[in-house]
Amino acid sequence: MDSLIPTGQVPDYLNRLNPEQRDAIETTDGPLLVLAGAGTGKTRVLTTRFAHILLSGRARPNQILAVTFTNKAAREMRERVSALLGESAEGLWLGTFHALCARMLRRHAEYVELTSSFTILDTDDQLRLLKQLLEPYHIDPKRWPPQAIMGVIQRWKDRGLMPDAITAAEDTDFANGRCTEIYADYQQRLKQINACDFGDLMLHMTEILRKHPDVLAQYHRFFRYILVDEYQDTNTIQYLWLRLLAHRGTQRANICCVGDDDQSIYSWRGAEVENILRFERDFPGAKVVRLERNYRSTRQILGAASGLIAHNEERLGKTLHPGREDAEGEKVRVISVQDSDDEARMIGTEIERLRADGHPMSEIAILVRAGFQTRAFEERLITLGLPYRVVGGLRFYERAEIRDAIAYMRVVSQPSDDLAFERIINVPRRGVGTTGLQKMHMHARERQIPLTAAVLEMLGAGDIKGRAKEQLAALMQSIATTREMLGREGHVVAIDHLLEESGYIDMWKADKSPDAPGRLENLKELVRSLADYENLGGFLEHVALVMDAEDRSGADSMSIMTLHGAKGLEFDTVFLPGWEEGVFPSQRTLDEGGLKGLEEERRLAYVGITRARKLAIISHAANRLIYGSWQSAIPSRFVEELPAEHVETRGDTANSRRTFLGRPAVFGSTPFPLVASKRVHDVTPTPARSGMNVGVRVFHQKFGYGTITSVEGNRLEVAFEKAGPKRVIDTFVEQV
DNA sequence: GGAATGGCACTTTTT
DNA sequence: GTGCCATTCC
Repeated sequence: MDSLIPTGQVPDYLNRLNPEQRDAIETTDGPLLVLAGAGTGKTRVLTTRFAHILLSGRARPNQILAVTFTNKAAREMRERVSALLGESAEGLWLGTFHALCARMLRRHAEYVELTSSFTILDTDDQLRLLKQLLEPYHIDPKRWPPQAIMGVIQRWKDRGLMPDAITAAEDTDFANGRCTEIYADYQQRLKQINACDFGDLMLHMTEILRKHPDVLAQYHRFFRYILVDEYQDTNTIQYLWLRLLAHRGTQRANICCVGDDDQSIYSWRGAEVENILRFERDFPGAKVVRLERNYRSTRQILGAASGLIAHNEERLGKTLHPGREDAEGEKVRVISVQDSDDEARMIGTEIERLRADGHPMSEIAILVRAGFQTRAFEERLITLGLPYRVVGGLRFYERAEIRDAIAYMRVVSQPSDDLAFERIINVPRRGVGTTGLQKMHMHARERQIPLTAAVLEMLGAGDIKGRAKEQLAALMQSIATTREMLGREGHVVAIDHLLEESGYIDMWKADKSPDAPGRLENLKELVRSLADYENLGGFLEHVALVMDAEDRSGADSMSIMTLHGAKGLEFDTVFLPGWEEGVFPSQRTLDEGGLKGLEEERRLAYVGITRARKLAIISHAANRLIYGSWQSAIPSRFVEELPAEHVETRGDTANSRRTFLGRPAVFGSTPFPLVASKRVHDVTPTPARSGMNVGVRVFHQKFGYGTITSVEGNRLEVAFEKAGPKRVIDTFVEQV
């Protein structure tokens, strides 16, 4: 393992870095935390560090463990590492937490009573399994939705807690304190069907490393260096897993974690910001490198974002400086509009203008807080004929036909996969209903065999009658034939045969609905993609772990996505609509998460602004159509927190935060506690505008003409001729 | 066993 | 306003 770098020479890839980045890369040994602000070259540091460790002869490719959160990040890192090394980066221990754990767990599955061919369940399967098992509990699904119970279990798994570790105090809120029992049952069922959910991949593997020192020692010998991306997003179990692997007896832990506490936006799914805040205590002697030179955004954007995030208390502290001298840029625009339609219109117009000025559409994004907000913009962009795509909608592997087809494959590959079998047993219709299925379940339980075996036995004994008899026999036959074909003719041919023979393809061919042809097309694509894998097992592993199919719409279109979805991306121009109290920050987060929730929302706002390279346009509307009814809204507190010197305000000045503060909250039941203590008191109630009296005829931009029926300060109730009775703010109507 | 109707609830999302 | 569920009816 000699160094490939000539002595006394600084390799080219290091010369292209700034001093902090270089420090982060050349500090190869010992624990290192790289606090990388938005746009400071985080990925570059990670990938260069990876290459540097190899090229300087410190480790061989398979002695580095590199962990990411998303497949996308893993893919990107793999590509960039192989570009730096000038060779393909195959066979590396580089992947997502879950993919790496799955790979390890397949080797040691027997320690947790699984076989190495265990199935990885998706969210759908998990929920179905839980629902089945919930039946005897007689828990009212309205009061305790299975999803919520699943959530409780998942959070426990995120924290590394097995059923026996759950204390009574921990389990009181949900389902009358029976969640522990349910959790234990659920784990039992998973074992029976030889399956893991995503949480189990981490949980089981950590358990094995903890209980089997020989296994742990083996990985310690193996992994000399550990690299972790997005460390602020790790949950407790991921942290425990990393710590086990990193602490190699008396040797110093060569672990390098890269992250940004200001971009921690996933606490609601178990991420613990504390992990990054605690790093120096967890890994004594740790060095911390701050990357604060931002090469992405203008000085104005950085100023606005920094000013906003400074309102958070719990931070490691870090300030972004512009990395380029020339990057003054335009101030962040804050635009107030009357209502959500105006907002969509305004953004549409701005985008048309940008397009006319020759800006590429792919460099424009609209970033929203929640999925439901995308529709208004889609409609507007369709009207204007502007190309767009909604990122993060239904993904390929989430479509019903794809899941069905995969379920067929799973049954072939794993006869004990009851969940998959259940999904397909009556798709297409084979005359099996709830009662029939129940009988099969009973039989399977009595004989302690999988569902497929139970069906075979019942068919043999003549226990299945009517239409179902022949149809099920045919299904079992196609499955058996497919298994034979796998070895002989390869998995592509075999699966193609299965989908035809089982009647699944015919089902869609017979379907008259307009989306049926598209579904058939998707199925063809799926079968085609099988060829990319060596065998069926490899393919199934891929779909279980890599649920993101790559988006290959190459058209020059703009993006609409959630703020969460935009993390890690950048655009020249970013629109940030819906900055209103209740929407953003989300009322629910405030209700549930209090100050911590608010800080996370603020980080989300920070993530949003820092996505912009050249221009960020924030907007808020006074009236918003939510679930079919109009609600008035006050501008987000984040608007006010933006430092004035980096902001340019446009639009209706009456529609400022000040105008609204005397009024009660419109979202949820809780008033805004933080606002109340700080700011509400110094605002006098807005007096009514003169001339706004009952009986006066007025015009409203959105609702048209109407007559005032009541006046309360600046709030009017108006009977509109077309839109009916509405409550409006007086500044939004004109006397006619 | 399967379609039709009514009620409710409605962030964020990866693996 | 919409979509998902559960119940009901054929």
